[in-house]
Amino acid sequence: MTDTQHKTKTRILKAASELFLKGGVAALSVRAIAKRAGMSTINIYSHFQGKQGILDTLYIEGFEKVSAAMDIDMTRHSPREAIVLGMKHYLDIAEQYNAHYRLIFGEADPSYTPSPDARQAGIAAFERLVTLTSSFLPKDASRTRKQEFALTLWATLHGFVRLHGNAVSELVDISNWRQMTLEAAIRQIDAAQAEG
Amino acid sequence: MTDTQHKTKTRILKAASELFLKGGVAALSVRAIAKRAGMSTINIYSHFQGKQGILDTLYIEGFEKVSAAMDIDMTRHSPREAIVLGMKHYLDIAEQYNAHYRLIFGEADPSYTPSPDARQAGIAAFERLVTLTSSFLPKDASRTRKQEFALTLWATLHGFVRLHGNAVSELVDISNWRQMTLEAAIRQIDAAQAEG
DNA sequence: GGCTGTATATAACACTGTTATATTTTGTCA
DNA sequence: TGACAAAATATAACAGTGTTATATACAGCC
Repeated sequence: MTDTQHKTKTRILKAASELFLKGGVAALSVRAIAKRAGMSTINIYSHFQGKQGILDTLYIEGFEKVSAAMDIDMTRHSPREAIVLGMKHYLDIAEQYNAHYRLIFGEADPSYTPSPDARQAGIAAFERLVTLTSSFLPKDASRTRKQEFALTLWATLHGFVRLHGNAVSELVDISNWRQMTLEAAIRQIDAAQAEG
Repeated sequence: MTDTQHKTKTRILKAASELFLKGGVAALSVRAIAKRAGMSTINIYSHFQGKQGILDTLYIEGFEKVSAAMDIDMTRHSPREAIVLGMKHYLDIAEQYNAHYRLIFGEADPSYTPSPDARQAGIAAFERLVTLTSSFLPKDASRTRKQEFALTLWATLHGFVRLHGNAVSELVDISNWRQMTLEAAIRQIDAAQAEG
């Protein structure tokens, strides 16, 4: 890729990100992106693979942020502390990058399907979570057990994050959603500990 | 509403439901609905409020199915058994009416926002869940406590349902997703019981 | 039978994603 | 340095979308 090609890609991605962070997927038309990037729509197709390529790039970005949330210094924290810290980072990401978060959980164009590369990013984020959480389990825990544990924590966190975006959260006088989320996840950790 | 008006509404809704159950929101264009109903698109606007009205109707249907899942005969089951049965029904609904389920959790047109009536249906479903689950708590449990408990169970179930639709579920060799989901929710019930 | 109101059909609008065609720019070679 | 080819980019057009303006058909009432 030449330097000018790289420059054009960067301009397009910058324009797409700005529109996306401000207005979510609804703000992401190829005409709006091209206009903001100061070029014509054909560039979205020659530098990315059209709308699909833009969404894939943002989807991967979303999962990269989720993966980064799991990067905890294990030398400075106990396994349990590391997991709790990772979960706090996850909730931070879900809030600060809500547009990305909604995209990775399917709240985008109904015709969008993540590409193999994009799906791989999701798998990598999950593997990262398995690594973080399995340090808490017994050394001889099976691969399946580790994956189930990681899944349980992720499901718990995501469930609360998503319901927070629902009408239900207005009805419920819960002023500390974040604490409730972490407590529910910690109950799963405690249950795993009690189990051996 | 006259009888012929009612007939036209029914034809439109039947056509929309058939397309929706088969192809989800992506299959729901006003032209496709009108064609399948054997009429022109203007009827979508005069009998419903256009695309918004169609999505609102299906959204409400989705939450009505979720509410129906919580209808458990409390005279034939202990509180705990009733909750577990309600959760099983919920997972059934999520699977059998996946298109409705995705719609109520935002996986639709990015420009769609549920109307006040539609949001009310979500609130009613949640109230139904609070009623079901609060029978398990101590009689003097606060309103907030009851809502938190109901939310915890719902978040746990939804988290697993949503992650099952992700690439992660292909990576993870989990042949019994449903059991894992129920066990995670039961841990939350057990923790509530242990707490008093 | 005529008139009014309602229901429905048709045509048109503006926006969308995408591509065919045209134009401009860049790089290479003699 | 000019010519040529390739690449990059711009423009125009296509088909589909949601929505509405206008036209037509139908129903009800006097």
